[in-house]
Amino acid sequence: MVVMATRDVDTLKYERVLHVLRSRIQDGTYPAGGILPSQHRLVAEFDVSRPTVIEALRLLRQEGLIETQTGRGSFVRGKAPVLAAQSANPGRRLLDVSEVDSSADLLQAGLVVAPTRVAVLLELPPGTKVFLRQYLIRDEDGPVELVSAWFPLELVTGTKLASPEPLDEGIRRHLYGRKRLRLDYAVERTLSRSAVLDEASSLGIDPGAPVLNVVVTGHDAQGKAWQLVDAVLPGDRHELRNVYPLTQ
Amino acid sequence: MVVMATRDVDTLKYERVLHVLRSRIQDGTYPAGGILPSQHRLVAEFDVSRPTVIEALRLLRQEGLIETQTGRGSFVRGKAPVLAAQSANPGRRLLDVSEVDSSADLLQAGLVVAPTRVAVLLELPPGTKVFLRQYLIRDEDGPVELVSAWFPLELVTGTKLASPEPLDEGIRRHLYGRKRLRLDYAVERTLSRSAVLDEASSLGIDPGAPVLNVVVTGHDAQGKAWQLVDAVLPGDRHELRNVYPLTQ
DNA sequence: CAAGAGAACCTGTCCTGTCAAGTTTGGCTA
DNA sequence: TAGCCAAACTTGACAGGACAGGTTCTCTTG
Repeated sequence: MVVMATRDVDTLKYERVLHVLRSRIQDGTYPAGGILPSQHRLVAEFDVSRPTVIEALRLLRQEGLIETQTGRGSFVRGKAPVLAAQSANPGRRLLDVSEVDSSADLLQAGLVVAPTRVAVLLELPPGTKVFLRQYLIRDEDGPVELVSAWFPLELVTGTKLASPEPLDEGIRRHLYGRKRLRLDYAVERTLSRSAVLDEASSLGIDPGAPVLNVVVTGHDAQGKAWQLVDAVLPGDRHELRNVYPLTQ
Repeated sequence: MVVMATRDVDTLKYERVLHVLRSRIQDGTYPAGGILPSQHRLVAEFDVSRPTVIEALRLLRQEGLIETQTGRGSFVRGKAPVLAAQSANPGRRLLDVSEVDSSADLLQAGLVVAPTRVAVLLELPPGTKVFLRQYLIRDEDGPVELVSAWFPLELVTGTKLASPEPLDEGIRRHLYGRKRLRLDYAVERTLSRSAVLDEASSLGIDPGAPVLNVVVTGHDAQGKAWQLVDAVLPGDRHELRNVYPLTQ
């Protein structure tokens, strides 16, 4: 019966409610452990329908900012967990390294015979040649991470992967743009092992020192692995940290 | 006294739709890459309203089983990633160890002076005594994981934590039942280091061998840490694995 | 024959309502 | 005073509809 107001993408109603509520949680208007106004009150305040309020609350819940109990209300949780999905999967970042924004030195970019572990994970016959891009990431204290990205040869033709220059966009984006390759899921393996010689010299640690090794493979919808990224971190100086809400 | 009208989960309409669609995806009725019937058709088939269908599809999307594009439809994704939340946080399991269901031997349960790292993470003065429960988890090949759970003393009084017998329920559940303590979020740290002597002898590895160390702290809504669980895994024989969907 | 207009689908957003079920509170009763 | 109970809250699950805007296919037109 009523003509809607202009509905811009930026002015989605549940987005507006979500944004205001999130701000109030973060600035302490609704303190940790405190209760939010009831859905009914929020409907009145924002002049939207209850489903819209419910949608905003659902998203806050998904972000881990609130917790709601039937018959009681929604309560502010203790800590704002930063984008759980992001930090929970350190390897996602690896699959998408854009080499420009971090202080990374390209160590090598070229063809090599695949080491056994790489061949196995990429499902290639032993001894197959693959393309390797390897770089070293530093922070103010020196080298902190040795990253190796491995690709099957068929993926390299027609892309800039073989170029010795840094890519100006993320690897995944580049592959989609050039080859219409769309990665569907990732498998991430975390293990502890001793540094081999060249790792030790690159990272400036003792050979044999314990390192944290994160190995991520990117797969298409059919399950084929197209990309393998291997990150080596000095074990005693760096740790992976992850904060997430505990739901009952 | 009250008649519990058991509105079990199976009678919820969106649960029914969800379950049927999930089955069809898993048995290949809707193959990977294929398209699902439109919301309109699902409304007709299941005789529910569109919001109900939308809710089921939202959950499938959240599980990583489908992906939907505006104006086109919902498509089946490549691989069913098993409960990403669970596998992404190996430490969540640790906070909730129920010592009965796994083959775990209780090594010790008693008061000890907190090691520096433990005192720091539990925000206690150095030298404070804390309670330690330590056990060893085995599989068919022998010991695979050395787990230490540390608690501030104030938490132990009035609970069964001090008892040398295995708990018959999860630790978190036990703490909530006895002390109304409700953990709100967890911080998980993963690092690689060398095994110390007693770890090595418990796990049957060489002293100094690389081990994977997962340290999880459980915090209440105010940010106070109440529980610290430390798992040590032999680095060369075990890896943490995690599968998750790659959303664009 | 190629390009463009439009119809027919599709999902996303948002509305007004309805009923069920859990929680809290205050007043009444034994 | 202690305990029960009903009213008044709360959230949860649905229905059925409306419109906006993206995508695809077909049919008409230059």
